[in-house]
Amino acid sequence: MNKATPDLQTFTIRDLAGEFDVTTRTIRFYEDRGLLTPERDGQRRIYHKRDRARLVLILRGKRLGFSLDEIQQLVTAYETPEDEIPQLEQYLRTLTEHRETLLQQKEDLEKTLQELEQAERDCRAALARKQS
Amino acid sequence: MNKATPDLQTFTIRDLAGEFDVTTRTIRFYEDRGLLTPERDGQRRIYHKRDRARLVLILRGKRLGFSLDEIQQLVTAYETPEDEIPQLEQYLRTLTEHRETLLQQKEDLEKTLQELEQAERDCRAALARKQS
DNA sequence: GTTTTCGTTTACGTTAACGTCAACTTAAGG
DNA sequence: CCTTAAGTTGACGTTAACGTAAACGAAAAC
Repeated sequence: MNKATPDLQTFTIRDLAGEFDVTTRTIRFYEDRGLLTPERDGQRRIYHKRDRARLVLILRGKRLGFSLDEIQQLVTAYETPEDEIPQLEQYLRTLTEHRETLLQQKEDLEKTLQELEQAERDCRAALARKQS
Repeated sequence: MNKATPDLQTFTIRDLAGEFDVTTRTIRFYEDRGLLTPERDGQRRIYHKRDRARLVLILRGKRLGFSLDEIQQLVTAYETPEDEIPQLEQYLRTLTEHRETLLQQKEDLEKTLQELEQAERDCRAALARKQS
């Protein structure tokens, strides 16, 4: 016999934790903060592909140094396409603001990368001299 | 009469705090953590251009989401060109590691920017429709 | 000269983002 | 059926990065 539900594409909390190398505590914490809202089977959490996709976005935001609050703003706005003009305008402002942060960050990133690469070259040169 | 010391290019803690929009507490905290080591005139701190330059690096690191410990590693290594082979090799490893983090970050950044811009377009389109 | 103002140290408070532990329920394996 | 493993909900602990407040010295302004 087959399983009762075919489970087209669902994940347990441990699946996601394993795949993305975070703890289950972390995933539950994100849920407390309203960043994830998995389905429930009784008490157990069931994650679908869209939950997984959200987690990807959250972790990407973290790697970029955003706080969970900021990630919250972006991710939820992403998925709830408000239909009223004032909300749309507010959303647009949020987006633009974040874009500017990211552009600043890109500048920082490129400067730092250049300096890092220069330092690497210097370091290799020093090593080469030393090892005569 | 001139000032006793011509003060070729020095700053008070408030100068720097003002220029970079951080609190004096923050600057002192960075000193506690060993990130800054300003000269002293009695008790007062005197910052020179190289201290300012370090602060610039620190703040850039922060905008990139690095912890003060990580910034510490990079910034100090930058300025203390160790001369022994093992240290040079260790330094090189640190540099390479950071470079990889930054490259990952650049990828994240570009993906996010693209998605943001797409969302902005969608949003503007929705607004245009609404305002018929 | 004295009253602000600026800077200092010391110390405790705070927030975000989890870690860790206990006590429990449910599911699964033997 | 019993044990073990996995998942759950609290609850308290922890660390980083400062904020905030008290108590003081020095110097600048009036």
